[in-house]
Order: sequence, then C-alpha cells, then structure tokens
Amino acid sequence: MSEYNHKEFEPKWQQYWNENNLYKVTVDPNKPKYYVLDMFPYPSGAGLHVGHPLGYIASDIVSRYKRLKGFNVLHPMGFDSFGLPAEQYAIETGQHPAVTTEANIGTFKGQLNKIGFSYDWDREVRTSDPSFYKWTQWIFQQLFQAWYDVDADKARPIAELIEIFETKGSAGVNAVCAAETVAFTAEEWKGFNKERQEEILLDYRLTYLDEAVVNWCPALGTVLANDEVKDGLSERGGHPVERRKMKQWMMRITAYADRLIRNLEGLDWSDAVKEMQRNWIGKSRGCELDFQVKGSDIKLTAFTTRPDTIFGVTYVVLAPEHELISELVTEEQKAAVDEYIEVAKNRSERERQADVKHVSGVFTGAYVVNPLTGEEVPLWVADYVLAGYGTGVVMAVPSSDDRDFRFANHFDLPIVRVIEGTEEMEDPTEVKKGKMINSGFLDGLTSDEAIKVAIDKAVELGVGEAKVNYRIRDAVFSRQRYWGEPVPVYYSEEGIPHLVEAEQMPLELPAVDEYLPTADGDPPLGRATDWKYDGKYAYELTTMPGWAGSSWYFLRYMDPKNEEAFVGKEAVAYWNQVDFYLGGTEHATGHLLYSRFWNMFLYDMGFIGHEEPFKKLVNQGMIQGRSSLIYKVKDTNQYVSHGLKDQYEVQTKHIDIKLVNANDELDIEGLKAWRADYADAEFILEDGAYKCGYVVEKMSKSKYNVVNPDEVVEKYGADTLRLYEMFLGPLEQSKPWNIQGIDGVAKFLRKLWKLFIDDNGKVLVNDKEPNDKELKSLHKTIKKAGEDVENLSFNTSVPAFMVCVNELAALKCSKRAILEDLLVIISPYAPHITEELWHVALGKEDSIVNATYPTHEEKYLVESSHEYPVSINGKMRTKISYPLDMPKGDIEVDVLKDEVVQKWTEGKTPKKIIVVPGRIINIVV
RNA sequence: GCGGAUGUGGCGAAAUUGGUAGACGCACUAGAUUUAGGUUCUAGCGCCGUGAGGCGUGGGGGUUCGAGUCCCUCCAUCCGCACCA
Repeated sequence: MSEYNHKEFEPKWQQYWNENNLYKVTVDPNKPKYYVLDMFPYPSGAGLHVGHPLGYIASDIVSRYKRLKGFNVLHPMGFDSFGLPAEQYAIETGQHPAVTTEANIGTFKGQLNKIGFSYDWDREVRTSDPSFYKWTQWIFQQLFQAWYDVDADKARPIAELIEIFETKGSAGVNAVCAAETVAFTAEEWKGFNKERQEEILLDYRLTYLDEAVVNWCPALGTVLANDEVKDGLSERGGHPVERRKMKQWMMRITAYADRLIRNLEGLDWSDAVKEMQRNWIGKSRGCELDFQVKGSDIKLTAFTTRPDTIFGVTYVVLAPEHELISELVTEEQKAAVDEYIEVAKNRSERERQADVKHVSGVFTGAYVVNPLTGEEVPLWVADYVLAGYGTGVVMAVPSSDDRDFRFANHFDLPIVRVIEGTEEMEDPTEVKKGKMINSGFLDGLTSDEAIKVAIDKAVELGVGEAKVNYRIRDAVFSRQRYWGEPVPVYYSEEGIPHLVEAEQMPLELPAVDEYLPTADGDPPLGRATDWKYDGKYAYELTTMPGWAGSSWYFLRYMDPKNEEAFVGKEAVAYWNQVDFYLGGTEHATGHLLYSRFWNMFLYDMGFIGHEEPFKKLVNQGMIQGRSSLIYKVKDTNQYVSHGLKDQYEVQTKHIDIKLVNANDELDIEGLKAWRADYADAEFILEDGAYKCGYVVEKMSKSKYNVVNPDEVVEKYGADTLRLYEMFLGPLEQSKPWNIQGIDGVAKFLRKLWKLFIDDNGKVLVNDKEPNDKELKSLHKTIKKAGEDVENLSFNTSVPAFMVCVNELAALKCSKRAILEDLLVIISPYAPHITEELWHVALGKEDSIVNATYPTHEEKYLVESSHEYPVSINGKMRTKISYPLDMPKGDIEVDVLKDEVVQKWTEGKTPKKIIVVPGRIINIVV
C-alpha cells in the first residue's frame, strides 16, 4: 500500500490487540498501579452517538499514556444494565428485559471496539448479571447488619449493638437512628420478645423498613429518589410525581452526611461538583427551641439558625402536614384550618414549587409561649413551611427573614426590629446581621455573639439545645419494578424481615408472565407463583433502585470473577482508589454521593482499605447535536426557506440531518421519500434552493440530530475520530458536533504517514543521525504532549503533533531515531496508524502498546543565543539577538546603539532599562 | 434569590511566573500542479489606514515599564439548587 488507508489496518490491529491479550492486566506489586475509570453506560437501544466516546477517548489516552510510562493500568468497561427502558419495552412486547439488554450490550461493544479502546474486557461487569448482583445483595445485607455509632463516627456490626443493649440498655449508645426510638434498660431489653427486639433494631440498622413519604410516579408505577425527580416530574419520561406514604426499604445515608461533606476537602474534584454535593447535603448549624402551647401540654419544637433574633419572633408557623394541628386548633378556627390543609394537600408538588411567591396561611386560634422571652405569640399554619425539613415548625422573625416579612405584611402581623440600623428601613430584612436591639439580655451583642448566648440560655432553661440540621434525607431504596436486583429478604409469619441465607444467594429474579403490577397492586414480582423462601415464607417484592449496582461496580472490576467475596483483599489493597474517574456532571448528586456512602461503609466494616472511592474526578462536557429545521406555513402544505420564513406564519419542524448538506441546503427529494407527510409537500425556495435553519441542542433520536460514531469511523477511521474529538476543544466544555474541521485532522494523519512511506509504498525510514533542529522539534513535542496528558489538555496536544510533523516534513526528516519516539507519543491518541507504522515502517516485532514513553531532554531545547524582543515604554518595537551568557550590563549598553532603538528613544538617555533574562528588554524613556 | 462557570477573529480555539495576543485547524482569497472531480503545494487572512502608524481579548476603572492574565465594578450567557427557617 502506498497511501494512508485506515480501512486496511484498523480492524487488523484491533484483532491483534485482542488475540494477544495486550490489555489484560493482573495485580503486579512490582509496578506502580493506576486506575482509570469511565462512568459505565446504560446500554440503551439507540446505541452510541458521537458524544459518548468523548470521555472514553480521553480516558483511553490517559491509560495508554500511563502504560507507556510504566504503570500497571486498570482500565475496564462494563454496563449498568438494570433500568427502566428495557422494562418498558418488556411491558409493551412481552420480551424478557434480559434479552433486550443482551442485544443492546452487543451493539455497544461492537461500536466501542471499532474505536480502538484499550479495555480489559475480561473484567467486564454487568449489574444485571446474577454473579454481579449476588454481591450487590450481599452489600445490602451488610448494611442491614450494621448501625452507626456517632461517638466512634463509623458503622459497626449490629451484634455489637445487641451486646450493648444487653449490658447497658439504650442509654449505652449514641447512634444514628429513627427519631421515635424508645428508651429501655438492659433488663427491659432482655424482657422484650423477639419481635419487639427486632422492631427496635430496625430503627438502628443502616438499611431499614419505614413508612415514608415518597415520590410516587403513577405513570411509571414506582417510587423515585429525590434526585430522580426534577420540577415535580420524573427525570426519565417526564411524568408527574406525587407524594404518598408507603412502606419502603430505606438507606440511612444521613448517618454519613457530615463525613460526606468533610471528606470533600481532600478530593481532587471540581469546585462545582463539590459545591453541588454540599448544597444537596445542606448542613446548617443552629438550635432547637421548645414553644409551649398555651392551655395545653403540647410542646412544639422549632429549628432555627438564628436564635439571636428570638426577641423578633411575632408568630410561629406549622407545616400543613404537621400531625398535631388537629389537637391544637380552636373550635372557631377549625373549619378554616381544615379547609386550608385540604387545599394544600391537593396541590401537587409541582404546583407548590411553581408558586413560591404566593403567600397563604391560616391562624389556628392557638397561642404559644416564646421560651426565652415568655411572650405569647399566635400560631399559624402555612405551606411555606416544609414538613420534611427541620421539625416542620418555624419561629417567624419578620424583621430578618424575607418570607416571614412577606407573610407578616400580608396578614398584618407585628414586626419587631432587633438589629441596629433597621429601625427606619422599609424592608428590615436587607440587613441580616449587626448589633442586637430590643432584645433584652441580648442587647448590645453582635448577632454571632448573641447566637451563642441565646443557645446557652436555652440549654440553661431546659427549653432547647444546639442542633445541626441536614437537608438530605434517607434514601428510598425500594422500587415497585421488575428489572432490578431483588431485595434479599423474606418475611416470617409475624411480618418480621429476615435476610436470605448465604447459601441461597444470589436471590435471582423469578420468571413472571407479565411485567406489570398484580391485580391487588403488588409489584411485578408478586406475579411469581411458587416463589417462596423455604417453600413457605414470602419474599420482599420490591427491587433495588438503579443506583444500587453502580454504587460499587468500580470495586468489582478489581476482581470480577471472585466467587468468594465481592472483591479479594489482595486485589483491593493493590488497586485501591480510582485514580482518575471521568463522566458526566449529571451524576453529581446521585451516583457520586451513593458511591461515596457505600464505599465509606465498606471501609468502616473493614472490607476495603480506602474511605473515598474516587481520588480525581473530571466531568467531560456534552457533545450537542446540530438539528436541522424546516418551516411549515400554517394551514398549508408549503414549506418556506429559512431566509424567507419571517414573511409567513410558520411552524418549525425537525428533520433528519442526513437530508441536509454542509451549506444547510435541503435534499427535497430525500425529504419527500423520508416521511409520508412530506410526500406532497411544496417548497418556497430562495436562490434556487431550500435553506434549512438549525439549532444546537441535546443529541436525541426525536430531534433526528444523532451522529453515529460508526459512520465517522467508516469514512475517516477510528484514529481520525479520536484525534478530532480531542481537537474539538477543552474536555470539560460542552460543544456542538461539527464535522467541518475533521479534514484538517485527517490531513495530519496522511502527512504523518508520508514521513514513513512515500507515494510508491517505499519505506523512507533511515538510520542517519538526527540534527539539532530535528531533535529540538521532537523534544519540545515530547515535553508538551507529556504535560498535556497530566493537565488533561488533549486539545492542545493535537496541534503540537501537527506542528512537529510539519516541521519534520519541511526538513525531509525520516530518521529512525526521531520517528520512533514520535510514534510512541502519538500512539495514545491514534493507536492504529502508529501500530501499523511501528511494524511496517520501523520493522518492530512487539506491539507499540508495550513501548516506553520517551523523556524529553532539556539540552535539545535550550538555545545557544536568544532573540530578545525590545520594548520601549511597554510597546514592542524590535528584536535583538544575543549570546545567552552575555552580561546584563553589556546588553544594556549595546541595545542603545541599535538603530531602531535610537529612533524611538530619540537619542535621549533612558530612565530605566529592564532586562528579564531569556525574555525581554524594556526601555523606559 | 444563592452557588458554580464562561466571555479572545467569520468559526472551533491557543497563550508557564504579568513579557511579541490570535499558535493549530476550519472557512475564505490569490497563485501553482494535476485532474473528469477530489487531492496536493505556495502565499495571504483581527480591525482602520495607500502608507508610516493607530486601535484591539464583554463594558468601565485601577496597579505596573508592561495586563487576555492581578485588583475593584458593572453587563451578558450557560449550568446547578431554590419557600431549607
């Protein structure tokens, strides 16, 4: 062959790498390890689009580079293969989701392999495979068998809790547990029957059953986690979500809330993601205060971050869901309150969120006593107070809180100003902190001092205590779905949950006739007849959420075939943390939080040796699609060209981007053939053609803007695709897919090829000694390429390669000593062409994958003389060349003799001459 | 409202510690070669100006001999969270 032709060798080398197991890795204590991980994909039916490989290419470059640098690199791939779309498809067609999933994975792997990734496919994991989910179920059981010891700040086995109960009773522990736990002595504990003991333990376990208010999505027939709900709609499908109380398995992530925040500090993640996690966990410090209801023995506990403003409290508000309302409300107000609660209940979450500005509420008729001032204030109910945050009770301070201020104005409640300087202000909430006034024993203190004093006072009076509050709530772990991991639990006759015994694991998904709920509303697993533990006990019928498997898959890659443990001790000790994790930012508060939680738990229990799973995290940007649009004239069958559309009333329609050429001109015949609705369409042209409009948006099937990487590989080759996706711009930035620049990259590969082999197929490589120019060109590129991988600036390495190849071509350099190193540094980006040239032109036997990355040598980069730019009063005017060792003083004298310098200084003696060695001379006149 | 990020030619974008802004690629223009066409090669390509020169990194101000880079301030766009007490 004479010309660069990717089709002739790309499949050949892919097969060669595969057959020779070149990417297989094993634990090797003699080598430093490096773990490069991509967020594994959900294998959707649509296959890959060009956006998927962006991150995969970047991580592949990193792993190939690290390998060449002598690291033992773990770079696996797998599939997050439980999920809703396969199940929806199963409901429609009756086909088992496993079949669909298997087919989709086949498509994905086929596409991935065409791009030349260096995955060790022997380590592939699939979350829906029983050999994998056996261990997901095992981790669930470990969580069930554990509780959180606040004093030790870690999880401990439940057996140790029982031991404490038996010796010291409930007073012996400081644990994270359900709010409504009861106190008991050791004797009392021993006196409880088995059911009672189990009931109590359930309040302490890290996974537990609870009657919880959940996000119920009727259209999907399942509950959703908070991060799966956006604006009151389900993230997948966009169906309405409502609040409902249901018995659910829960994960006590709140036990880890503080550690999840604290540990962020030490992680090499972007500030944006860290901040998102902090906000999601939502830690706030403050205190709880008890407000005694007048004429009743009920106490209402309010949470506040601003106890300093206690003298500004002019009313107290309850959330409409608060369970004590009916006991508090007076006869006269009962009707009004009931009506208000009824309306609030019927408003969907979505309506409530959409309508934040609207003020509403109702007086209960009751009064409560301010615990620090003794003052009586009215008690209201309003839906701006959330039942799920804090205690569902708010002490309102209209003079320092915006919502309280609005509310007080609306209902004509008093406003007491407690911060100096706000007395005359129309809106006193504009000043949040300052010196306290009108505040009794707090007068004269600053807000921060007053917070401490007020809390101390509350503690002293026994009416409150300091308290840290979190926004995050325990995660709902049950899904009323088929295609997920069965929860490995059965129920005894008394209804007590028990773990399925180890010998019975994995608890595999049973066959069902249909993937829909049963007639009595049980989840699909309820359709499995004869599916009973030990032939008689009912299994748990819900399955685990999508995030279960993905919360630990990165550990399984280390030891994917282990049948004795979820991961072997030796493997996890060696591979340890993921060194480099790459994926989309959409998982910032879901997957990345749950994974950290499980990893931390497994660390607490001594199963693994590292607390945090992902040392460095990078979020690649999205590759957006460029959709093509046509314009239908309203109520006609005519379509008007983009430039003329403003003269008509038009509807915009998406059409397949394949029907449009590079100049946005429409293939009219193609469109007519594409869809029946367009068969008789008429077109209003401009300049003899129909011009389409375009819009940049997310790539999706429904917008007909998906670009399949297979097409690009077919036309340009995998190497060109890889280089081009990197060349497109910074990794972390989103950018539209645009094929226009790809020719430049393809041209670069042809030029590279021509350094080795001429048009007649003759190998040009020779053994001549390289000269300084050639060595300089090579070594600056080695330096740049190495730094770029470390900084993940792949987009600037590609130009550096181009420049180097251009320079070598200009020098007609085909010297082995230069080209060998050049191939190695390009090989992580373009593995196929470099492998081909490595063998064919350089005559190597072994794969380039096993080569050693060259180190650059400074001696080739330093100059013997330096060209100093000369600036006069800060403006560049000329350049002067000097030997490197010329003394500074001599340069200063010499530079003044220069003709150009004399012109600009007009012969005057300069005030100052600044010489920055190796850089610049600046003359100040 | 709170938090995070970004703003540089016609376009994608480069620019160690402040030191010749626009590397590299696309598009465009002119020329050469070859051709049926693509390809390849050479030169030009921020704006104004014939020129010398002047002006230019979202706007305004500051520090400095010198600012895309540092400081203050305003504006625009994108993303995340949002009645969180």
